[in-house]
Amino acid sequence: MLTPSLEDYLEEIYRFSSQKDVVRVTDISHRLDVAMPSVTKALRKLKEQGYIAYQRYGVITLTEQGNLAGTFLVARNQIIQDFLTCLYADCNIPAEAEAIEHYLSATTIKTFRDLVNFMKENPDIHQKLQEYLIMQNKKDSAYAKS
Amino acid sequence: MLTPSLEDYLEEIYRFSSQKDVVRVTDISHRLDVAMPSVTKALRKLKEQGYIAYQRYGVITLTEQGNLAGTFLVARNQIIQDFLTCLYADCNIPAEAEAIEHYLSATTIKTFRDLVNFMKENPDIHQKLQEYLIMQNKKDSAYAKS
DNA sequence: TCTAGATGTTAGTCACGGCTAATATACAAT
DNA sequence: ATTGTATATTAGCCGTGACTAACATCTAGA
Repeated sequence: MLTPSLEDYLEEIYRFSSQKDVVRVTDISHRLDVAMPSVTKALRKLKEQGYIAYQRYGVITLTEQGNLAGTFLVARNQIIQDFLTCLYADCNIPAEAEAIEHYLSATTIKTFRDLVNFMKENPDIHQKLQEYLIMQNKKDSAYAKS
Repeated sequence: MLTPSLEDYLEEIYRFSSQKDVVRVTDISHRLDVAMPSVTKALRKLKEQGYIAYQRYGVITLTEQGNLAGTFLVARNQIIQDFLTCLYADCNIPAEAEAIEHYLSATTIKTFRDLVNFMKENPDIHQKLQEYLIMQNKKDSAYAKS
């Protein structure tokens, strides 16, 4: 099983694979804000575990296993971002999603997805919730100032 | 600032402090399912950072800072548990809360709290959501079987 | 009060996941 | 073809946070 850190690497490799024809170590390094040697180390581990194929100075390719896992990781991330958006979470949503995605169980992710769908199917309720949350946020910031 | 691991230790120390007159290393070790030396190490760090007072083989006492932090940690954990309960998350709720509590931003926690309150104030909506989620869970398990 | 068993600590190891400095390779431009 | 620059890797370090084995201390029972 992948560690949280390796999930991050694989997720970004998957994203780059979908967008560009060549995935570069520097790209990943910039995206994840780590030094290049950290990327190289991660690549070695992902290769050992069968998620990618690559050789020294060579191109990075996802295996079938890597593609499957990447698809899952990106989908999971999207569900969390949708969920936070749906709740009008007043935070950096992509950053928050990245931070928590590794720690949520599959059933909780499913619950998040279902909540989002529920709100889509019931825009009146969603609207009411939005009003409630905004009102609470105002209260909170009023207390914070006092 | 405390690491996730140290937050776990402090949270449990705080819980034991509220319930028993003496907090034991073995208690913490059992509760967090770690070996005793791990506890000792954590205690040293918590002491260095001013959260607890203790000496070799002595009693563990929370400082004022430790008490404040403990109160916060337990409250945060409770909010997450309430949130998951409110969404009928089909998982081990205490375990799930422990897993994610360290990674959620303050604003997201606040959003969770507000959602729970919203559902309390709107039991009809909560009821409707429950029905929806249960229906989805049935669908999912049906697909899983096929 | 002596001692056995429970409790706690120290010492030393390991994997993870960062980092820097030094080195190797690739590639484009002359 | 050579070389300079960008890119990538290796080597080695560090802190965290687990572990086991060995040792220290405490405490209750005889």
